[in-house]
Amino acid sequence: MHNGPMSVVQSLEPPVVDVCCTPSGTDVLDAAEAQKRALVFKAMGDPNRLRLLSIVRASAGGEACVCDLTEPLDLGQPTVSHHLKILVDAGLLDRDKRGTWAYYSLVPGALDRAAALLTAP
Amino acid sequence: MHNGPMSVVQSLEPPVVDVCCTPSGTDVLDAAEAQKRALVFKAMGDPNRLRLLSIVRASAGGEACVCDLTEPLDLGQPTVSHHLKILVDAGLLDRDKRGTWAYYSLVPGALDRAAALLTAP
DNA sequence: CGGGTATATCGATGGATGTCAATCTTGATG
DNA sequence: CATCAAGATTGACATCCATCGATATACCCG
Repeated sequence: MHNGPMSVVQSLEPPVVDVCCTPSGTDVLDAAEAQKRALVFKAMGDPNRLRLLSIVRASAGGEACVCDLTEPLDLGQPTVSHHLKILVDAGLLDRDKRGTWAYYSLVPGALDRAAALLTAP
Repeated sequence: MHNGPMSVVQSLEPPVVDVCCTPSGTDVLDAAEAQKRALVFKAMGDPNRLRLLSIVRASAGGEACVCDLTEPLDLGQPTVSHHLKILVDAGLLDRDKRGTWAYYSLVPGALDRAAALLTAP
């Protein structure tokens, strides 16, 4: 076991106050919530997926079909479909299949909500 | 090859206007910038690392040492050190070694800058 | 109905990643 | 100096993940 820097043992330049380093459970992320949030950030933790989001956002009408996303990323169509699915599962993209084509668009406010997870606890 | 939904071939309910689905290179993330940003989000794409950030932020004095982070995460000390290194490399945490202990703190503004990457292109 | 096209899904594969046990490094203590 | 503690590093290992080729699924058109 260990007794941390708040202990008097081995006190060179210890915490100024006694309660220095105890997180004192204010609002620490519990494991479940952390898992949920990690899913969103993990979805954005891939360069190609970030570019997908960027292209969709920059597209006229706010939507783009897979055929328009495959070429600029220099990836195979199955790979692009795979990335899109991850972004949809993360709640960042919406999928709308019209006829043969599938149109992807940003979920309104999703990116802002993700950003809010960082600025506000 | 393919010719996309803007082509007249197979036009069932095609894009309303001709230039519908061309991203028309407004401000699409280039590969290099995407890679850089992905690094930050990948660092946040792990539940334990999100909890580390949360605990550090909630700690008195805005800093916490490894010994205070190992227990609440129920992870081995080497694993926690590993995660902390990733967060430092991503520019999210600062490391300050004082004596035997290493104190980690949020890099001021880092989370806000990361959030800004999402709201503003 | 048969051919063609856009997308999704499946299976495989190489590389990245999270975790631990063991060890190394460094600083404090007696 | 010898010892001990905190933390970093290393090596190993299992798992996950990005990617591709092949195939399946809709859907449209003639």
